[in-house]
Formats: sequence, structure tokens, C-alpha cells
Amino acid sequence: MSISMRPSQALRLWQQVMLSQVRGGEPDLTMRQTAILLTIYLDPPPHTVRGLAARLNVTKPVITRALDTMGALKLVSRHRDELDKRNVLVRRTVEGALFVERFGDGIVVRAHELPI
Amino acid sequence: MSISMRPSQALRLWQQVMLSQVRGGEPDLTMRQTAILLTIYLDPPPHTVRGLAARLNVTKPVITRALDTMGALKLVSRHRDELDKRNVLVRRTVEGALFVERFGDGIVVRAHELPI
DNA sequence: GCAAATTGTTTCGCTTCCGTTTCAGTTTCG
DNA sequence: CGAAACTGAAACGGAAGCGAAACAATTTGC
Repeated sequence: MSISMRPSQALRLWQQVMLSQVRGGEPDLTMRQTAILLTIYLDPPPHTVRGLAARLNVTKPVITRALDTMGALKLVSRHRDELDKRNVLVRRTVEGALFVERFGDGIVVRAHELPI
Repeated sequence: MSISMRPSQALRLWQQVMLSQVRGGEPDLTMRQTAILLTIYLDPPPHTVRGLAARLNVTKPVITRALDTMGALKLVSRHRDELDKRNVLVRRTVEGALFVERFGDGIVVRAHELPI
């Protein structure tokens, strides 16, 4: 059974979640950064710069810079791949897992609060 | 009857919507910009810089700059309030309405495609 | 063994954004 | 009338983003 919603409900949900994030002072991530973060936390590892760039259809420097920023925020971490030292493996962090978990819970709450 | 979803579904929905936006080459809005845009299109007018700043709990220059960027993208427009010339009224545009409409439809589609 | 290919980062010039402060224009009100 | 209040924008130095191109480090394959 899939999830059904009308476009007006979908937009209202998005607005409420965005407002709660902004008002709560959470990091002001871009859509690209959000896509990268959620891909790292939802898709099975390993995650490489190249793989993420292909998944998002963006260039590699876009991934590098997003990892710089989210790394500074402790949302993800980087580690050299010991088997193929050209690769960088992107890993989850405790802080990032908590952030994503809170984010998901927030969506659920806002969805529940939606008017009919 | 409210909308029910599990956190894992909510996160997967968010990921799929973000991925489709990024891959589709849509403007890479930040959470703040998204919150502003949706507030303008979902909440009843009039919308002023001050009002939006209060709604998002951010400073006025944040709103001014976001309107600069989204104005350049033709997603919103600014007009001086003739009744109180200190105010700037933020208005919707045809392009912005189409963008928001496509966005909402995209969410609905991704929600429908979600695994159980 | 060594050129070619692959990976992720860095550099370039430029744009956008930040928070804070300052400013110009307008309205309010004593 | 004129001072105070209010609104949105501009100025400031700094941080972070962009695409394109060049770059080191590593692996592949002849």
C-alpha cells in the first residue's frame, strides 16, 4: 500500500518541515547537500565521490565541496580506501545519524499534523 | 484522516524528491529559500520582508537576499506598497507558480512509488 | 616498466550568502 | 512641524558555492 497525498498536502508538508528546520536553527543545507546526505544514510555503502557524483548527475568537485561542508558539520566523514588508494570512502557519523533520524521524525510529525 | 508514514519512508521520500530535483537540473535552493518560496505560494498574501523574516525567525537581510536570488530566477517578484511606501510586497509569478506546481506533483509521484 | 586511465582534490575567476551595521525613504505622533 | 520609529536595502569583510580546467596519486594494461 503506497502513500497517497494531494499536491496541496505535499507542498504544505514540505513547507512545514522546511519552516521547522529553519526556525530550529538547523544547518541550512542545499538540495544537493540534502540529496548527498540522505543517499549516504539510506543507500548501502560503500559511497565514493565518483559514485555519488554519478548518482546525482553532478561533477565530482560538487561532491568534494559538499563533503567539505558536511564534514565540518560532522555529518559525514572521509576515509581513504586501503584496497584502492585512489578512492575515498564516505562514512556515516554518530552526529549525522542523529541529524537524519531527527529529520525523519520531524517529517512524520508534520505529516500527521496536516489538515485533510 | 491524516497522513501516516514511518520515518524510513519519510526519509526515502525526501531522498527521492531531492534526487529528482538535482538530477533534473532544477535550481539548487537552500532550505531557507524553499521555506520562503513555499510560504509565499501557500500562505495568503500580502507578504512583506518583515513578515517573512518573522515567520522564518531570520533577519531581514536574509529575506532581501533570498528575494534577490529567487527574483533573478523569476520565481517571485517585488512591488512597492503604494499604501505604505515603506513596505515591499512580494508577489507570485507565473514561472514560480509552475515551479511550485511541478514540485508538488513530483512529491506526490515519489510518495506513490515508495516501497511499503 | 611505463604510458594511459582513473580517482579525488585544487585552482581559477566569479557569484552568492552570511551576520552586523549603516543608510535612505516613509510614516507616526507629540 | 519635527523628532522618533519603522521598513527594506546597501555596505562590509568573510565564508562558501559554482563550472571548467589542471593537478597529484594510484592503478591498469600493454
